Amino acid sequence: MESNKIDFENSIGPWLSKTVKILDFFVQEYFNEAEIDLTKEQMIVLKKLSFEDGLNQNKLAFLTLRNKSSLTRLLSKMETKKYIKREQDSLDKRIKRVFITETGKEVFQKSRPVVKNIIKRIEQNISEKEKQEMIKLLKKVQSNFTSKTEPI
Amino acid sequence: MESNKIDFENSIGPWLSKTVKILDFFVQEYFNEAEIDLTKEQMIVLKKLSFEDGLNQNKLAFLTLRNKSSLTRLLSKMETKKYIKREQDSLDKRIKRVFITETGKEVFQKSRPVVKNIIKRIEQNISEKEKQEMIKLLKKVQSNFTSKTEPI
DNA sequence: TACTGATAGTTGCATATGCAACTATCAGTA
DNA sequence: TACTGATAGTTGCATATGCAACTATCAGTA
Repeated sequence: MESNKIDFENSIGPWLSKTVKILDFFVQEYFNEAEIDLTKEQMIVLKKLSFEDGLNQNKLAFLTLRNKSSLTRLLSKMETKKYIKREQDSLDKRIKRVFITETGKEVFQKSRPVVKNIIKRIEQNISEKEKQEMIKLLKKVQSNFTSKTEPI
Repeated sequence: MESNKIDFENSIGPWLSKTVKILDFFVQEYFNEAEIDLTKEQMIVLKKLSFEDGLNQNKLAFLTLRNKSSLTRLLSKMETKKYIKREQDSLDKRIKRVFITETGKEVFQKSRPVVKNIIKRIEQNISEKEKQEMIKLLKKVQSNFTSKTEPI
């Protein structure tokens, strides 16, 4: 009967993992080809800052689903590359506010069309209806683990 | 008109990324709680070896979607933990065959019910039909990048 | 004002990853 | 047999990640 066996081929988890792994690989490949000196992770940070500049690190870590220690080190590298700068908050000296620099804005803008191409390729043979269905289901999966369901 | 803006909230990519990130987090949490001394990556290696023992590293790297250098180091750690052992092929001395040990089998067996619980939680409020639809769509996404579409 | 618990960010340690350059070995050919 | 290109695995370097322990600061209270 084998009722206790896990049917991996018919479980969503491994399919999701593999799909994202493939996507991650191609994002990096597209960036390298376009000579965009960004990792996917750094791009996401710039994306959040473009949406709302001057976020503190805690908030930024939360928004990008990162441990605050990971974010600290990610930001250090981005600061070295002059993509962001950090400023101590004048009212609460514990807080550091993170700002995107002009250089950061430039590289982010440069990455936009590339990201757009990737998205196009991802959704190449997927209809609008299927896309909405997919997002609906991903939200469902997320809601099984956390109450917050948002894209990254 | 803003026709050049990317509608991230309606793109599959970021939703996929975030979902997998959440899943990865919970897999590790479930493993820790059950005192299973495995990372998700190590578990996947054991899974592949359980299915087919004695694979060479190249093949194993391919199956687990890893660079062969990453696999080398992953295996080194697993060898230290006595989960696997490596043996030089007698015919082709370049090849190392990877075998799961008894300890490896034990920890893998111990992880099965935990993985099963995670899968249950993932698919909690998802119907069989939706599950199949999801997998179908994930295959489509994968096929936009690679001809091989399999779960990991 | 002095203490106490909470909060923001950093650092040490461990794991994981890919690229490029490397070593060892093989397989086919001059 | 000697060379040549291909293949399997390793190592150096760089990036990214989380946990736990840490420092600095804050906010509220005795």
